[in-house]
Amino acid sequence: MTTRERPTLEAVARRAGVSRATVSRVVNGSTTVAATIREAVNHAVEELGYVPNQAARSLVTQRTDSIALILPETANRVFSDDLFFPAIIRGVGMELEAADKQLVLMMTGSEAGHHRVERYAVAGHVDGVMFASIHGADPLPGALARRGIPVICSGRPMNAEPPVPYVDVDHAGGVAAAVRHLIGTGRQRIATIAGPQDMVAGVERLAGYTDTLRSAGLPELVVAGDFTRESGITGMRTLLAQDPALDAVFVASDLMAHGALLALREAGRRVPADVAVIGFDDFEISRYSDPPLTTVRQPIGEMGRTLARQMLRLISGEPDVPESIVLPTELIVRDSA
Amino acid sequence: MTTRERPTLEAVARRAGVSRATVSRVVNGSTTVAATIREAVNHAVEELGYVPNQAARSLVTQRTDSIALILPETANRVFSDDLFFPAIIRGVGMELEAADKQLVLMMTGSEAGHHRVERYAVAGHVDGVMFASIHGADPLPGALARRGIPVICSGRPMNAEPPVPYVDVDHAGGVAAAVRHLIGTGRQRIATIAGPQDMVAGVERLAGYTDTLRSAGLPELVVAGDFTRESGITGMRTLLAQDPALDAVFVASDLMAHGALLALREAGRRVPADVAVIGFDDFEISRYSDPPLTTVRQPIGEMGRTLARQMLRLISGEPDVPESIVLPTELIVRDSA
DNA sequence: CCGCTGAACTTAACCGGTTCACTATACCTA
DNA sequence: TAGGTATAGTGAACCGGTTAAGTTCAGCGG
Repeated sequence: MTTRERPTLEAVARRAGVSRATVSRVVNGSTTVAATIREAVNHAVEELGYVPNQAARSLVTQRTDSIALILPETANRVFSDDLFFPAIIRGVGMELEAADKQLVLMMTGSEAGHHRVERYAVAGHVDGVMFASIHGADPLPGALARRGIPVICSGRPMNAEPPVPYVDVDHAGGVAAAVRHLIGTGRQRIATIAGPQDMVAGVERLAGYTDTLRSAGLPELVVAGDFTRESGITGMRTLLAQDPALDAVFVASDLMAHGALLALREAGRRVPADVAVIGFDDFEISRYSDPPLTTVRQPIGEMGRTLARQMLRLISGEPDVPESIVLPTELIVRDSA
Repeated sequence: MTTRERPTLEAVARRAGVSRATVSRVVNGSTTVAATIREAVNHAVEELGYVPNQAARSLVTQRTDSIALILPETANRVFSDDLFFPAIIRGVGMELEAADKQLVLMMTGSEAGHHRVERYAVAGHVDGVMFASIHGADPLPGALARRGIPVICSGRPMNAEPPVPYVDVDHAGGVAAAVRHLIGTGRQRIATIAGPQDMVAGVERLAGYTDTLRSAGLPELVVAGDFTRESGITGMRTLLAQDPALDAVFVASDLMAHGALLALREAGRRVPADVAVIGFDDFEISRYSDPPLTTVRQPIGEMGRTLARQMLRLISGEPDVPESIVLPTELIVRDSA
């Protein structure tokens, strides 16, 4: 173990023949330092390979320049097959990197995960906490906000004690466009495979479906899924059993839609001739499914970026941070509908 | 902003009528504290909602209890479509969570990413650094190791100045099993779509293919890909152009294999009747491809867990940490070969 | 020529914990 | 009962930075 002694401010100061304070000011880019001295200090820093100790700095500045992103326990399941979280992470990561902040990823595992996250944040290890996809009425965002920690959610929290700012996409609008597209192409018996109803995304996509069909005076047929491919397969089978004559289905996630396509093929239905299918997400895989999937694109990466930008604003104490942002969705028409 | 004042050790000490030192010992679970006092202190901690300041603690303990996982710049591309990194992250996350360590995710973006990571680690923000998938002769692991920072790589680094410990899978062995399976089922003209040759995974999988074919006295046909689905499509087209009579192909990643299946269908070839296909990874999607993909399973999650476990050992200063671990791969036979 | 102003730097007080050296109290033995 | 020894708790130094307050000194107007 090459435990090289890390040089301290003190060492640099001695080397450069000045005081700690001066070195500190040079390192932090202060203006009130004579050019010659600044030169000497920088030289000493270079020679010794000095890097400021983050803990010491944080202790006095009360900032850590790192920000947490919380993935709910379901992320474990979802991670194995879903591209939502990776895309969020990527978007957040890019934005934070540009701002020279560090991303700290936390998963609220089964156990005392919630408590751990709270302790961690309260311990001042991060300057703020972002939530990627809230499950039901998670009390954590509210709890942290109450502690005075900047918090922002991706996906509207179902009910937060002190309302926390969030970034979300226009679920209902996207779904409405999708269902109207189905109606516009002559479909009459439009079913849906809904997402989990303890998540706002699940609730709102279902609401978009219900509202649009209702105002068109068409019958509704709903089965519940959990966003996984497997639940898409079983959901589609159930729907076909309940209404063998259905001619379209809106599926609340691309993964479930992929499952639905498999179930439809298994049942001998042609897509889109017999049954039209529209998904939601626009994952890469949907471009390559058979047939290529018509779907509602939600800008996940942009969501991540926005999430991070909002957080940066909150942290910098900007006054007029909008308390919520809703990004648009877009219907991507391919071959399945 | 509810910037609630966070209570300090001092506050708790006053409340409990003892000294800071005593509170510190109670909080850290020392044995030499009388039960009654411990009780009183815990009560005060509870009442005030005290959580130790991490920066202050780190400053003196020289530990942060968090560990970095570095995703190379390619992760950006890969993230959009690949499940390798998510699976690694998940495995690492679970193991670290169990050890009560925090996972800090860093992406070495295009720009000065490398330098940033180095600064970050040297600044003592993390106790160790794990690399998820090394690209070529990345100098960073070696540089950090030289600084005395615990480092471990997933995937054998191609050449690290001070050799750094790593965790990898038995690429060559898995590929050999796959190719032998093809040979054993009577295939004679076995091509391959290789991975990028600046990654050990790409190199070793190709070596496994070459060695096995050579010792069987069969002809080789190689085309290069970059692990993406798109490169699988174009790779397969190229192979078919070069040898229309080929009867099998080993594809160095599942995503590329998926692309290959699409290209084969496009060319009117039946799988496996005309051409047998074997992939590498065993992503979830391969169970649902058409036909379901025979592939070499690499235990990605286990790799992440092992990576984390090794790191924890390094950090704890355990003496006999094996400098490298190679996990087994396994041929999963489905319908495509 | 003197006092004033401001620039440039130093001194020293913190930030909030941990831990070593030390003291005080209780217990035990001779 | 005195002296020795655990045992429990206190005081203070220290970790490595930042920054407010203080010092020094050159320049300048009156």
